[in-house]
Amino acid sequence: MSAETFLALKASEAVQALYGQQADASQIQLGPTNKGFEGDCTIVVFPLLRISRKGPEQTAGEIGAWLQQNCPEVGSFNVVKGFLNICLSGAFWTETLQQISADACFGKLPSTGKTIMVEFSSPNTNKPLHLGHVRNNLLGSSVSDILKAAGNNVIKATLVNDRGVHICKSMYAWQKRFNGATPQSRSQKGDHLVGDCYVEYAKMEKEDPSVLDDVHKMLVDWEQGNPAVRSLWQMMNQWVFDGFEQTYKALGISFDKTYYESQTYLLGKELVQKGLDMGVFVKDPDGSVWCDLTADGLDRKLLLRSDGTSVYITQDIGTAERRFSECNLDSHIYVVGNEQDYHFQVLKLVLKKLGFDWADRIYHLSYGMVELPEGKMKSREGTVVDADDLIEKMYEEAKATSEASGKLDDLGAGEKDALYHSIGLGALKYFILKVDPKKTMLFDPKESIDFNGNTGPFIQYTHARIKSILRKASTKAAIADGIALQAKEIRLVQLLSSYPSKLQEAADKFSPALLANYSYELAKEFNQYYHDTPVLKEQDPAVLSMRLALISQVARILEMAMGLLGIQLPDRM
RNA sequence: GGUUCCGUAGCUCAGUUGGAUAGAGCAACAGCCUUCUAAGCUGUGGGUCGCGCGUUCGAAUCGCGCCGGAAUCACCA
Repeated sequence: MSAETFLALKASEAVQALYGQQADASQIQLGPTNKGFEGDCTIVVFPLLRISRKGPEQTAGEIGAWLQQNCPEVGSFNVVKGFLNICLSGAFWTETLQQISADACFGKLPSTGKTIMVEFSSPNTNKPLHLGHVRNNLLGSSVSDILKAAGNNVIKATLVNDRGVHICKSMYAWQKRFNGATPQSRSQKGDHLVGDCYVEYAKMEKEDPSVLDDVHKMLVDWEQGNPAVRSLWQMMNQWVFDGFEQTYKALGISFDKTYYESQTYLLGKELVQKGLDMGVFVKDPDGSVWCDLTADGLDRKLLLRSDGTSVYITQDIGTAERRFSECNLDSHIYVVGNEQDYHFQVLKLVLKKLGFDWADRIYHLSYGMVELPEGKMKSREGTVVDADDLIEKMYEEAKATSEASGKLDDLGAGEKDALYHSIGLGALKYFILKVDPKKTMLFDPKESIDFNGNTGPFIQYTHARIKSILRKASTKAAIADGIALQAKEIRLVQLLSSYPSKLQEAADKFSPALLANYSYELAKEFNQYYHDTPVLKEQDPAVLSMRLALISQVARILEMAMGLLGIQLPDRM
């Protein structure tokens, strides 16, 4: 149990005993004590004044005295205005560390029994992945892992946008201008080749806008199953899939289920018909079907075109229904950029109008765009940061830094390679995930690649330092009863004990950033401790054992928290 | 124009359901490696928390109004 939880309970008892009235949880405000004040935890007593009917100092003093008298865990206390600062006893912290150490499941929350689908990535197959997709992938993957650690059954899903006019554009350009080029013939990743086709098409259309008519004809041919168009489509899509596969592998991303839009784009039509029958949708004279959302403060939304074909949202209605019924979902999270906020608002309302009780259990994890110093990334203007290039660049940077340090010269080539990869990727993943998902973030290619300060490699390095000590130690880690902890050690234990509640919060808010910042705080705290407390030099064997146990727990929690961000912590670097 | 989101140090970002003196990193400057890994540690400077009003014991946090920025409002996806 964390110190906060423990004291909240005890404070509640104190209020009951002293003032004869129950204080509910919201009235017990607890937090770590601010810098400059003595104490491990602080209880803010202002909300309790209504119950005590006394001044803040007096109330705080009374509660403090009661706690000290009735709880052996409370060592001492002091009162500053309405703030009751409490120092817990040494034994409390020793026991807390013992419990964490002994609990093999520490950091994993009990099962909720719920099944959650997380859809993310969902790329178009006409161009390679860029930095924006990287944020999406990392968020989706990390949120999935966090929800899993928080006791949920998680299904990672992606919906590949493999059909439509965009891929036809790439196909058209390939036919006209690429002379049968293949990824093999050009020694190029397939997604990059298809991306080049797409760029080439943009030029063609600029030269002669009438090519768009040919592209539309191609799309119609595709829909009608024209064998030549279909086989070209299949070939080029496969190139892209192979390319994506490599990028996903490099990023450490995988999916439990892959849906293809070419197989789902007809879904949802029956549901639209059902809505018409129910009278919640309307059909216009030209045959198009609409949902009127003006009463909800939105516009009218088209659900079926006048020619009876479906639009983007039609299939989302269909796939959502299918997923909830087939996978027995408790909730469904869509990791999609905030440019689609409106779309998901509409989707939810439409599903509600259709009477689905699970409509309230779909959640749009709306994340902000990644911008460059010159503004938004635009494929047409060539201002995108390519995912593969970026991963490569991070690797090179990690290699250069590692080689300059010369600490790893005894490692084999394969080991070094894997290490550079995990450091480079650690830097990239941390850089992206440490930012609150919903905020727009800036990526400056010149300055964002940094391995010092609040970065992934900083935390990886901290972990490597701990492992190095543990390798050299000849004593066994153990925590003797009654052994005293220093102030900095107490602070570390306090941070460790708060990990489960951090994880819970990250799961509730779908925010890997909370775990990133937690990890940084813990690593920073450890580095300060490391700097002025030599572990291996300790003469007292009991203290030495305790310190080894403490730092191995720090390493363990860092590894867990960073693992949920998809970041590996090497033993050496 | 309507709706939604955002505005914290020169830059990138934290800041708990409202709490004490608003914090980190980068960049700048000054220190610390015969001592467990210097990808580290310590120190200095840097702020009208966009502006104003309100709510209250107390506001970066909540409400209203402005200013500035972004997204969106397609028979595109």
